[in-house]
Amino acid sequence: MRSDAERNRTQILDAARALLVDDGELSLSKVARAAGVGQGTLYRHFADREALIGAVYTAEIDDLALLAHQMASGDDAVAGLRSWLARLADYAIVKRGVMTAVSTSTWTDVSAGTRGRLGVAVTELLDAGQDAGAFREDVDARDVILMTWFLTQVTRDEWDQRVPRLLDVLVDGLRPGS
Amino acid sequence: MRSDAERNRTQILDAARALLVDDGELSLSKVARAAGVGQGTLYRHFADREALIGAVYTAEIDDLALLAHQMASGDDAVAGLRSWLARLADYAIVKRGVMTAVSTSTWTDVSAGTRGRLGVAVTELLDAGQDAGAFREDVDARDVILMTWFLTQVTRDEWDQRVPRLLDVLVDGLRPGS
DNA sequence: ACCTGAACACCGTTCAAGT
DNA sequence: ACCTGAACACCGTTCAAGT
Repeated sequence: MRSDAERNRTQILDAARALLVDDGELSLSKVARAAGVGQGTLYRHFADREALIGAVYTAEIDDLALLAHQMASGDDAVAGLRSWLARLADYAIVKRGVMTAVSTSTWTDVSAGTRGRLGVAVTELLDAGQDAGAFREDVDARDVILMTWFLTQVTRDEWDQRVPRLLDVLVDGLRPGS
Repeated sequence: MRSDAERNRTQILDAARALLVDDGELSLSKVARAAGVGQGTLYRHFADREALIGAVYTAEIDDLALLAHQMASGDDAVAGLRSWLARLADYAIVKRGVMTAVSTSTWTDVSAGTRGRLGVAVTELLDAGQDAGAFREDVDARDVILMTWFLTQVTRDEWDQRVPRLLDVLVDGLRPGS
């Protein structure tokens, strides 16, 4: 990688991160402009918007994967999943767009059923709970992530009042039988 | 309402409906073009995209509100909500964009807590269940709708395999105590 | 009253030409 | 090998001018 390419890449990522934080939207033109880079350069580094968002949130994805992995070896899978979801929610409120990255890193190719880094870690966490009889046997990692998609619709002012309750509803729903 | 205005309105709605069904997206320019109408005319009839989507799905919203009302007077609130959610899901897979209309018709103004037609009906259904001790006391209509947002992320090929299970997870999660 | 369509300020994406 | 920026085909929104 040439040094100018390296520099451009990080400038693009910084610009994208900044725009995501305070705009919530991600105009690729704006990113290129803010990064001081030609339009084509952006496309050379990132195939599409999803790839860019994914790259912006690598650190967060790694955090979440590590945490899921740790929770999988704890003795209370339900509490583990609940904590993990709380962390996910923390990211979701601050880092807008992170759900896209989380989603693709869980199930990279839906039709093929291909799991990404995060998918493997969440599966681990879920499996641990299922072995202990704490979760229904028929749910998978993508189910869990799908059910967290409501986070993208919750507004800031109702967040504290709603999100903890809804995460409880979700975790309760994942429990077996009844 | 002048007769040409009336005709334009229905042509816009027809065009929008058609585009939503087979594109899934709703370009306002395309709508105007397909309706054979000037750009300004579209804006005269519908303030913004949300208003247009809402108008397209009035019939569906009415159906859902009526059904919720009927279910509210049934004797099994849990089964009632489950059926209602199944109907919602049916709309969500065919009529893309309907979740937007459902959402705004449930909670028209989040910060003010203003409920729309559908909000009233779903509240009724929820209240009936809460009185019977079938649902947690602390959830409201917006909670339920928020939790159904995952429907917008499910692809067609995984739909049958995933959605029924996820609706069960949701309904289970809404039950009290545990 | 209502409609039209040009005008404005934006997009995403591509690709020849440059270094 | 990588970058630039013009070019293309689109957007959403507004508003003078028309009927």
